[in-house]
Amino acid sequence: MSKATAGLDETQARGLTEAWEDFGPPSARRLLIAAVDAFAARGYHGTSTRDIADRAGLSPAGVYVHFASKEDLFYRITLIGHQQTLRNALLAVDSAGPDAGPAERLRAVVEAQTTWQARHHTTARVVEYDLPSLSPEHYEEVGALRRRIAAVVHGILGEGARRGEFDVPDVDGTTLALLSMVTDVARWYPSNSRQSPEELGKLYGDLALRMAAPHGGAGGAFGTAGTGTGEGDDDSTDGGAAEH
Amino acid sequence: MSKATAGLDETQARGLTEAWEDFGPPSARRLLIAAVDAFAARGYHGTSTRDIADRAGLSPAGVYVHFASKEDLFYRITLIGHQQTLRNALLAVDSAGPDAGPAERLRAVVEAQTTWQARHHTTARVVEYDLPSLSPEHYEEVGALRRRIAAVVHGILGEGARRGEFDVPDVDGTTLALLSMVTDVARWYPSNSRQSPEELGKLYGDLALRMAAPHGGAGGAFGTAGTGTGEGDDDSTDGGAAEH
DNA sequence: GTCTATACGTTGATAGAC
DNA sequence: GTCTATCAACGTATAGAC
Repeated sequence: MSKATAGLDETQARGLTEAWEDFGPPSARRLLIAAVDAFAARGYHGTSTRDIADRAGLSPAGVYVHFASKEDLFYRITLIGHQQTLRNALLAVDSAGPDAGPAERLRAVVEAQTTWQARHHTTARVVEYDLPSLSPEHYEEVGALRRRIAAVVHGILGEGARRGEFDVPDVDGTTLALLSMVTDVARWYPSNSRQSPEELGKLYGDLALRMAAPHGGAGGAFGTAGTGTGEGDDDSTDGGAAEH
Repeated sequence: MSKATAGLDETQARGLTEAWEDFGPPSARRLLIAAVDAFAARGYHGTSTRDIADRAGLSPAGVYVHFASKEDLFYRITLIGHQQTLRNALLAVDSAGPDAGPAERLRAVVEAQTTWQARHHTTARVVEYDLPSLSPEHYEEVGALRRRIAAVVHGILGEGARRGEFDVPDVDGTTLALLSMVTDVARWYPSNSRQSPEELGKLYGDLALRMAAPHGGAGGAFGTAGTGTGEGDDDSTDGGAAEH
């Protein structure tokens, strides 16, 4: 067990290392892993470059051999993290097969993204919750990746609605709600759940379909009170996929 | 417009001050509002006591007349914020009436909590996302309030399931998903939505009912398509994960 | 590439005048 | 209750030896 992962149990250490295994020289990689772990625990501003260097087994100055600044280190983490997440989403859609309809594709994406957030919850926490600490330029660059991820879900909901296979009166709003549900896993997992990432993924995939599927509707199964669903208003569907 | 709210547009300033209008002496209240605004923008560790004092129109030392420490200031914000959120949830359940069934109550709570998160998104962001910066004792105290909030939703889902009015195979998991959806509003609102807090609340209340209501079922029109891009590794955790 | 040493601004917090 | 002045610790980052 390296210094960078001291204090973590073996399974955890292996996973964190594997998530970043393609990254550069050993010392740089150790710094990156140490930084992910520290940022996840205390946030960007709550973590000092000394913390990171210590965890990686280097002196404070060692950081600057491999990264131009603390922000640069953070930026690389967020960029790679988002690229991996986007790839995960696109692979999930592909895995549903060329003939898959919106329902299968929605389930596939939500399940895969949820599983990802749970399995890589440490990385995901850094990547999801500290973005305003990036420089404006880097923030915008990462934002573009986030819009592409949102567009995957938005596109599936929109197509399902157009085809009449979904009942989604507000595609923009439902996209946001769905992404929120998935994103937020990184904030709490695994403290409130004993489910595996895969089990959680299945549950969330199921919930996503319920949110999009045709259902009882206004005055349906819940007749006793004003629980109608379609409020009559709605949105124009289109537009850009929401940023998330 | 006071110094504490300078630079905010009117709606934001109103939502921000509304939540804290009952708080003590004017200077203390100005400090609190200034702190909420600063913490929301840059996080607890990213905000200095000088930032806060400046925004409140006081010298750096002025903070310590009213609060024992930076952590104390943050603690009071999170405590009051959580108390208000819990009250909001309980009032929503009451407002559904004594004869309301699980469906009406679920809709009422989710709608009210979503509207609250959107209207008070600045306060909510501080209160939801920086909790690990609290001292262990204060973290536990706030955690107890969070568990009570979660219990409201959990209780409604459980009762609906027992009565057969809901189809919720995993009450714990669905509670988490529902709370995630609502909580996460504070992270992105209003940047990705032009909907009012009330409109967003209606949408989310509707989505919550869809998640809980009886539906086509696993063998129905939307067959299960197991997917996912599981790799098999895990990720570490070391910081205290947020309670939910 | 890594170290030791250090520059030098910022931080949370306190002392004491008014 | 608010200020000015101040402190010791810590922050990011650099210089230069090896």
